[in-house]
Amino acid sequence: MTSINHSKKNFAFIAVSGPRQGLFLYDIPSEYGKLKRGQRVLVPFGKIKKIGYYIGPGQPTGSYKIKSIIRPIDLDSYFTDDLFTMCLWIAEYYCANPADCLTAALPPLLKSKIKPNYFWSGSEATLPDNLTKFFKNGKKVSPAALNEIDKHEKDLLKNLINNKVIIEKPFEDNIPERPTSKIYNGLNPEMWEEYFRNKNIHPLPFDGYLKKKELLVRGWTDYYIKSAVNDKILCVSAEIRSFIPDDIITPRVDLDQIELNDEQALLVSEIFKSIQESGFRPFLLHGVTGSGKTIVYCHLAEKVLDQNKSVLVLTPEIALTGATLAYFKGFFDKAVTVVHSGMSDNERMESFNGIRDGKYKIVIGPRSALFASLPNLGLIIVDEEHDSSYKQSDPSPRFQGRDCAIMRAKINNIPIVLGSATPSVESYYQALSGKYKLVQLTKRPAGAALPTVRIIDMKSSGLKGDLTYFSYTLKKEIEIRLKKDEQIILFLNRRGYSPQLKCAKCGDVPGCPNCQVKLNYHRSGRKLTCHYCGYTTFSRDLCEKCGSKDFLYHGTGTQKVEESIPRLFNGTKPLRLDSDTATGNFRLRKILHNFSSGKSNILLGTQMVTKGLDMPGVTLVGVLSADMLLDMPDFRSSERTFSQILQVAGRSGRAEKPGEVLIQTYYPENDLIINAANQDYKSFFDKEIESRKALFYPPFSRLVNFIFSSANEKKLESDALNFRNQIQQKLSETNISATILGPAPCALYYLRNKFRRNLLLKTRQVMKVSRLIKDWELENKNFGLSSTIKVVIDIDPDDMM
DNA sequence: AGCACGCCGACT
DNA sequence: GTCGGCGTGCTC
Repeated sequence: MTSINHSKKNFAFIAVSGPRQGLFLYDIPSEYGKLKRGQRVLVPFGKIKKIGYYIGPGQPTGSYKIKSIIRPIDLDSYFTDDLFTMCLWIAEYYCANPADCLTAALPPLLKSKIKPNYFWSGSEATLPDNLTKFFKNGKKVSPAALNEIDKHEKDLLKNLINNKVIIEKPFEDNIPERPTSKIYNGLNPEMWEEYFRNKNIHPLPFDGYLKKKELLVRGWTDYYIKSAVNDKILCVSAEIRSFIPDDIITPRVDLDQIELNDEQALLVSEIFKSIQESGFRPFLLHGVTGSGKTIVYCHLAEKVLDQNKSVLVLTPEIALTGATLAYFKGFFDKAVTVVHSGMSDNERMESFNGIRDGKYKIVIGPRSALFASLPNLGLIIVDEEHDSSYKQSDPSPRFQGRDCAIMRAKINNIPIVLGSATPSVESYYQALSGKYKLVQLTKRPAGAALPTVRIIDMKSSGLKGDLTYFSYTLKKEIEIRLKKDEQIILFLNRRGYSPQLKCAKCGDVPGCPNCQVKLNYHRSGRKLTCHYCGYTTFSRDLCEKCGSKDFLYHGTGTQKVEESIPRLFNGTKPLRLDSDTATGNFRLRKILHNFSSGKSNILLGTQMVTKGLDMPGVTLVGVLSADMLLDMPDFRSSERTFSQILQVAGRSGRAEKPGEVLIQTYYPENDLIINAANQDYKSFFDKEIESRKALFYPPFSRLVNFIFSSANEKKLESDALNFRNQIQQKLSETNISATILGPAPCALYYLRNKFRRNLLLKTRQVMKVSRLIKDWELENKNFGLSSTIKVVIDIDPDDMM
């Protein structure tokens, strides 16, 4: 080893997915020239090949052998400088693998492990003799031919591509078909009775489009579908999965008629001034629900586009932010693209290329859109900045999208607007301390007033029996709205039907054999399911412990309330919106569509109904129980409860008709509930910030959570303790001040057949801690712990389950 | 993290 | 006898 002369070699760090410390030193043969930052290369890694990212030049430090890269994959880098810098910052700050952070910026088709494909094009005239036999115009270059090219000379492939003899199509043959399905709509409904008179099926005409499956449910058969299509009773069309959910977003066409009010106009000009000065500046836009934040965003974006710059808009889950999309589409039409999980790989690729080419000037999407490779970024907007979906907790990188957006704005030296009706305690604190500029929208435009809120004490006014979730007052108010054909949203913070199955005799509740949590009972299918690992079993007729056949169905979920509503309200069937009914974009959109088109006047749901819905027909919001989140062992539970109540209350009275909100609670005297009812953010904040300060929680500190897991509990316990002692010493040696809590069993202390402990650090110097962790792990594999112990590091965790 | 290799238990 | 399940170790 020592005899090798390294001086003429061109060493470079390549990021490879895998271990947390994912930079490896490779030799870049000189024939590949100078690689660009973020350019992908194929490298030998152990006994396999992997895709790596060129990071920059480096020198060997240890005595390991250094391999050469096999070849570059891309001819250029997909990463703009600012994006590359942000990805590496994320890797460092969140203790994540750099390759994983870079991969987050690529569309699925480029994440593939498969090599790019090459196609013959043009003429074979310039090919070396031994390769001419492989030439087939328009056809894929065979692996054998590639092998031959590789052997022939190192940069032959590159030359052939440059000379357009070969075209590189990265991963093209891996692109799946566009997902389409046949859908049917009914024609000539007036003829149906006659048409089906002498036939074996007698379906009713229907509105809109149904899939074949849905027709079969309605009594159709394959045969009759086919003949009805022939007889022009049904019409078939193919549905391509929608790029943007058109059915809930009709682009606003009335936008030029909407005038900004004084507040809004002032705000636009103030932020725009900062844009013109072109400097990093975070704004916190605190605007009451329905105050027209979106229209302010649009006017800002318009001014940024006028300067030939682009805009990045982050939102919580995209399907629930139809209103935001509708505004942007109305304003900017084809300059807007959306990035979301419902898109096919093809659509994502199109969007990715369009963004890079400058075809799209505005990108809207959830936290993954943070990585959009927009050139010439002029403004970032983070809507509903308090939303917990901005934090990715699994898999790594475990980043906070809002915080990273601030970093991206800083890197680009541009302003960023964080908007919310209930700002996170962290952001509001920064605004009060002057680090962010606080701007406010205090009124709803066009006469719409804030809803009136009443607190209802459930201790004295609950209905008897199993319907403990409706007070007489709420019941009466719902009846009044139903009579007037107005709409109602009911919010319940729990899902499922009677989540637990409890034996009436011995009180046993069946638990999950893997996770030591109680199983949830789902009446549809009489199944018991573990919500953490997915373990499912059928419920027994007899109690496993004592053999009794009587069970109590414990607790109340949306499904149980759903069933009780027709009984309470003259057969009115509610629409239910929770993660059971709204799996997949399509079903979710359908539920929202059904509600906005008045198929039902009651929408019942969990957290999902609290997010940015803009339903003008809603005049009453009922919070069935405000209490459930308050008992969670989490320092953010007050903040979450407050924000959920305020947000759901904000769904009421968004148009001309006044809105009302009823909050049912067993703690009517609780400050948090009172502040939420008064929609008094400032009082909530003042109280909350005191307790954060007293307990040294964010924003006064930042948290670093270490989660250890292992099948061996003894070893886990001793190794976690060992880790604590070591990090304590390292922290004091490096003069980093931090408070250490634990190790303690996690809230879910047994999950997926592993025991779990966590160790919590509170510190003001997270970056220093991250570097300490990195150095420690580089010199000591797995921090010197047994290799059976898995260590997960979560910086700025959102919850500590 | 993800893969390969190796050790052991079940089954043809 | 061999197939494949999971536990362990390593990657420039």
